[in-house]
Amino acid sequence: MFYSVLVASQRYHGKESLTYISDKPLSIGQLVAVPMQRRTIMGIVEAKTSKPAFATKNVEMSWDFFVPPKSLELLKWLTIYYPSPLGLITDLFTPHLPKKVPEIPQIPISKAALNVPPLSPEQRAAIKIIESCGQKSALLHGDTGTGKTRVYLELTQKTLALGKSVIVLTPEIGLTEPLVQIFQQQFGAQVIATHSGMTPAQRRKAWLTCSTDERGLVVIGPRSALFSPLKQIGLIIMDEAHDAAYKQEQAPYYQSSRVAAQLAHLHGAQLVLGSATPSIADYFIFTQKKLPIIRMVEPATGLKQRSDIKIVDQRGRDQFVRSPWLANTLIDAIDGALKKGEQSLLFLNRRGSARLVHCEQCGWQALCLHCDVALTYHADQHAMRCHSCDYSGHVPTSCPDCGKNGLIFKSIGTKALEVEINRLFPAARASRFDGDTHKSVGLSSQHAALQSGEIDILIGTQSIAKGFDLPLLSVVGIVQADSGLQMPDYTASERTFQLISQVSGRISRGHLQGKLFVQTYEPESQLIKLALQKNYSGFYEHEIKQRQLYDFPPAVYLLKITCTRSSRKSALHACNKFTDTINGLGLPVRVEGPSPRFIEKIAGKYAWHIVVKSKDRSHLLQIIGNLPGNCIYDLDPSDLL
DNA sequence: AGCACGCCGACT
DNA sequence: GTCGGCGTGCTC
Repeated sequence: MFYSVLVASQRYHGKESLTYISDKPLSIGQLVAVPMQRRTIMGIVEAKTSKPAFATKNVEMSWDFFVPPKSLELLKWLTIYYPSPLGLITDLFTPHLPKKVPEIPQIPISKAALNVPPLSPEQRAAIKIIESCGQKSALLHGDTGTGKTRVYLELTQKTLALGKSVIVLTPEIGLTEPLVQIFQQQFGAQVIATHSGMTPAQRRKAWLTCSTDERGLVVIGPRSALFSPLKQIGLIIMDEAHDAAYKQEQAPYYQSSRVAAQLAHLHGAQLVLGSATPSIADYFIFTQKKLPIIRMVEPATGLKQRSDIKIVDQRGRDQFVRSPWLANTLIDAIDGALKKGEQSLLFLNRRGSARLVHCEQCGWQALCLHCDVALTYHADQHAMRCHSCDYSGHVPTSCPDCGKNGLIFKSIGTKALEVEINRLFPAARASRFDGDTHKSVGLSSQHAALQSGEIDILIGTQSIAKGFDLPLLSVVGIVQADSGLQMPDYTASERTFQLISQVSGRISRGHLQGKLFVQTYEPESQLIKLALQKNYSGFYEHEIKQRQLYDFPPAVYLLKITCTRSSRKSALHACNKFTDTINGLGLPVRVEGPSPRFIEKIAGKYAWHIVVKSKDRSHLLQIIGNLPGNCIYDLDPSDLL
């Protein structure tokens, strides 16, 4: 008997499923092991077929485990919506190849321990709206501390009662564990985690638990949790739905919210996006489609923390006598916290450590005339350049705004800041906490040290802005609040707004009366003010106009095509060839670039890209269909860096 | 992806 | 001449 099999392999870049022969009858969705290019890989039976013209290899093994029909439908949808090599898409849906036949895990029947706080009126109202809109998606726009998690628990409870499963998405692994614990307290062993930090055996066990379950489960994890083999899903929750980590940055480049929406649609399930600062694109879609946007502003605990916010003007250099990076008042506050045994947190935008052109005296920054995006500094040519449209210009000798000679080309990084802290506070226990340390070192050990107060001063990027509670926290400093704004990308404002909102939320959720210091070269910046006032709609109204004016999403769809070659010349040449191909199709699209990638040279290779803009996403799909197989493209990219 | 094959420019 | 970058096609 012949079967077409979807092969799960990073190595298989074909577009079609492959045909194998089997002496045992197989069913659609069944997991099999098949040989390909002298390896054994995992596959999913797609269909029974007739004998092909070419020679076929044997199915080596089959298991009585199945990818459910709805997941197969999602797989098919992905191949069309986010065209990518079939092997990579299939790989999302399959467990790793086991060495021996795995046992079916038994889930103990567990009773729910209902020791949650009562619902606040606002939470109750939110649940009522979400329930009343049936299968429509809902956007839960709730400020930090308003108890969105409590709403998730309630909705989960009701879904489980119907015998259906729930998927709870978190942006990253580090945020998965705390949420798993909260849900396990409530729903016991019905709650399972799945993420790439688990061992292959653990992940396989989670997969099998999902695929054999009949009663309904709660699966919690990052974006990959969407591909759990659950037969019947009633609810999908996306926590911190605005987070950039929901975009997969390797092939297949998918946006989790789109996949989640499609999965919910296939199951007739409901999708709930939760965020204090919804993404511009999500907010736009919900407004357009008239879907419910539920606002929550009341602190769930009833305690209103007054936070003390100080904006420090970084242009006033007399404020920076003791350190070029930390204001005198901030240093005093950290010192005060140290003496009381309280913690301080210094927040730095990693993405801001770029080479950009700005004036230390007045805060002026070089922006592209066409894209309104920050220009980057190229030392080799002493030129400033736009990474979006490749405009390039001479660096002025003095600031065009204030006329002084204060132009600088970079900002501080976390390492340098740690050195600075050790110099200023030699007796304090300082610790750096950024994306990298966080992944390699076990998060929990650092976590424990933080919460027990073994660390006095915490220095970090994005990752410390979200999640866990710090009971001893009393001082928060944003070292350069506008640094994210300087990123040469159209999402710079949005990400900065989210970050400042998050960091300031950090202090207001604290247990101590906290002080927040916001250092910036642009103390007048409307965006920083809006973020500190939690004025989301003010920000949204402004930003959506900008996007429409400069032709960025959600006003248009984007396709980013990257060419990586061993010389700048050949990378540019390849880009130009693609531009010609695209223009030759005669579609109503705009091709921008070629321009160098933000980090142009990586591992000795030069990367350039072109960006295609269109009002119609199908035009971009058509372009992808006409591109040669060997180029890298990202449809709906989350940035243009 | 990796590996085959074939093409074309740039060096001893 | 031929060496190597790179485009193209293939994987059952």
